Amino acid sequence: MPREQTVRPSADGSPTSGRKSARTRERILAAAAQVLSRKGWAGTRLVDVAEVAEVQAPAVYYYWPSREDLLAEVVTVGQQATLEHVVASLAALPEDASALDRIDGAIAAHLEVVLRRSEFSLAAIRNAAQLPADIRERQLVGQRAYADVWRGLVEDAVAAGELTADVDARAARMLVLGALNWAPEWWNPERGSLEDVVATTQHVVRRGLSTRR
Amino acid sequence: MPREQTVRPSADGSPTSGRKSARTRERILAAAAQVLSRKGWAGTRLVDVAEVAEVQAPAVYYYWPSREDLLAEVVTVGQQATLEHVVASLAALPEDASALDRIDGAIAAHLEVVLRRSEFSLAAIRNAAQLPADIRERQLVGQRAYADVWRGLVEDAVAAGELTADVDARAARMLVLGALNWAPEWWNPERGSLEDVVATTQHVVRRGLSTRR
DNA sequence: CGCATGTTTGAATCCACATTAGAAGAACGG
DNA sequence: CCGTTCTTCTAATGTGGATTCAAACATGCG
Repeated sequence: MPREQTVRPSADGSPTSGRKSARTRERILAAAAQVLSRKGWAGTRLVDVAEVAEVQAPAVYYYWPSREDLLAEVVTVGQQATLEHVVASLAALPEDASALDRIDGAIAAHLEVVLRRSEFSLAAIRNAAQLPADIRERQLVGQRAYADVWRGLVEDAVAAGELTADVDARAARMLVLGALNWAPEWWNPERGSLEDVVATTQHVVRRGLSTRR
Repeated sequence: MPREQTVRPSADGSPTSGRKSARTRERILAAAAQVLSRKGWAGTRLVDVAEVAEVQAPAVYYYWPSREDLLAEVVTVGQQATLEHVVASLAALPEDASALDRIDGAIAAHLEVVLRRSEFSLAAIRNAAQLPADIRERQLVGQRAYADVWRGLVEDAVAAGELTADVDARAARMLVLGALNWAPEWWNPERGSLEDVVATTQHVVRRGLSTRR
């Protein structure tokens, strides 16, 4: 078993920091995220993960007790990555940002994480519906936490009168999140810059939800 | 092997029409759609499908040469169901419907098919990214055909000046489709009527894309 | 009724994985 | 350098699940 040791959370998360063992672990985890996001929960074979991680399949068991634990961690990390990046981005906004500006910020952050930063997040999103019951339950907790962030954003905007109150807030929120979560299915870095997608999305959402033109 | 016979396409698709053998086939196919939409491509076991269809697993092989063929058919049917329902709904609109009205119609039709009418369509949507390469290729053809319908809708609306030309049409289109395709992940008949979701979606999209208020 | 063809099944086969076990390789402190 | 501990591998093991097969069951037609 890997020695329990305080691994400095390596701000960049790059697989070149920390001791070798920790790096292998990261490599496997990242490989699992990649495969999971493409092949789905049941379709993710340890052999494939291992191949991507440049390791033999049994190496996985040095770090995780089972395949399921590995995949579950991918999902957890994916959820946290999204939540944390969005929250951090919001925190970085100027104090006087309007409620709509904050929504713009959240849109940008969500798209960044899902499209560029993290296959983990993509793996978590795409597989939510396919998780085994017990894992799904834990997943729902994280999902609710994230939903709360957005609920707050929307409520604030409504309260500030910046956002139309004449549509069901939950539905509107989910429509937006749907548009965001679906982006990985069609966006391709070759066809257009991430910045453009972000701008378009902000534009459309703003018009779709805001009170003024 | 099942006798090749002209099966009247049973307008309603209910499993109570046609000869018994054909009904069994339908039952298995529908069961496969249900399981596929929940468990993903690799997670769909014939035993589960068979159980839902109230049949033993080997019965599948009387109708399809392999599990893969069965699942592939589910995807094809799902795509066609969506395309056909949307096209039919558009055709049913009054001649003088505006371009934006037609988009409203397409939104309603797409949501209906995905949320109520067909687990097939849901199975096709959720698994697109997980299909084995060869099947995925065929799938892309159908997907393109459907995308063309929407491209047409959007182009018409832009041409008619009813839709803002200041955003990337492709991105806008995909954002909308994303919002629609994501609906099954959160919509629950208990929490609100389908009609409400449709109305909200139409409202938000209209505002998000149209030129006038 | 009774055969012929269509349909479904239970039991057997077979293979692709996850997982285990034990040995071989690194790294590292003395 | 040398032993000890950490890390990874190769070679089994075991199981789940797709597929095959031949027998049982239905159905319809003479």
